[in-house]
Amino acid sequence: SISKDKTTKIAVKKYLGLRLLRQDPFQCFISFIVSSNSNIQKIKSSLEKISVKFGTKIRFDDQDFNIFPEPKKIANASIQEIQNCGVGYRAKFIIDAAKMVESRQIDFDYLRKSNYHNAKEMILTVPGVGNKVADCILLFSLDKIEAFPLDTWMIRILQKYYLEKFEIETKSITEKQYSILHEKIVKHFGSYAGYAQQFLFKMERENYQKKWL
DNA sequence: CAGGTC
DNA sequence: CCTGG
Repeated sequence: SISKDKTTKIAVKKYLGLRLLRQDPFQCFISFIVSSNSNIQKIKSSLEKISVKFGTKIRFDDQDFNIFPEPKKIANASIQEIQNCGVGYRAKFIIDAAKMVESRQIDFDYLRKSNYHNAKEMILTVPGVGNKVADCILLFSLDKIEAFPLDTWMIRILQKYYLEKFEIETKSITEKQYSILHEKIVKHFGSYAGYAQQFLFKMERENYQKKWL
């Protein structure tokens, strides 16, 4: 149902079978706070360090892994300990976010049952979580398929293929522009807009042939 | 500068 | 504004 135009038709046909993950909400929540204004390599390294330092070690298939820590582990950590994981100024955001989960101020079971707008409004109250990070959490762990994360890549893609439809003039967008743009996007792609985001993103990243994960 | 946010 | 590639 997202194949509303030539671009998405091509992308869907090319990557038929592409899926959205349903990640663990807490891990997703912290991971995307870590991701803000950063890059894949650094995000990976930070999350690995957090898991090694605070997570439970397990052995599977003759290999060692570190489970992503429970909220309590991060909530009780010191800023310095989290900062040592390479997250910089995000350390305080990460700890406070974990505390909000601990205190049920952020309740993922409730958010999963809630609609997109209510869930987003609630999750935006967390310091360190803005529009883009919120939409990632909603789309990748809380089944909010109409979420359409707008990062710099998506803005570029929309400017490239949908210039006349969405009329984006700037490289970065303000909070107001974000919500206005999201309305237009849902109007165009429908309530499964998040899938359109995945297909378009996948296609463009592959075109650029950049190292990815 | 990098898959933003305050 | 932290930090690493």
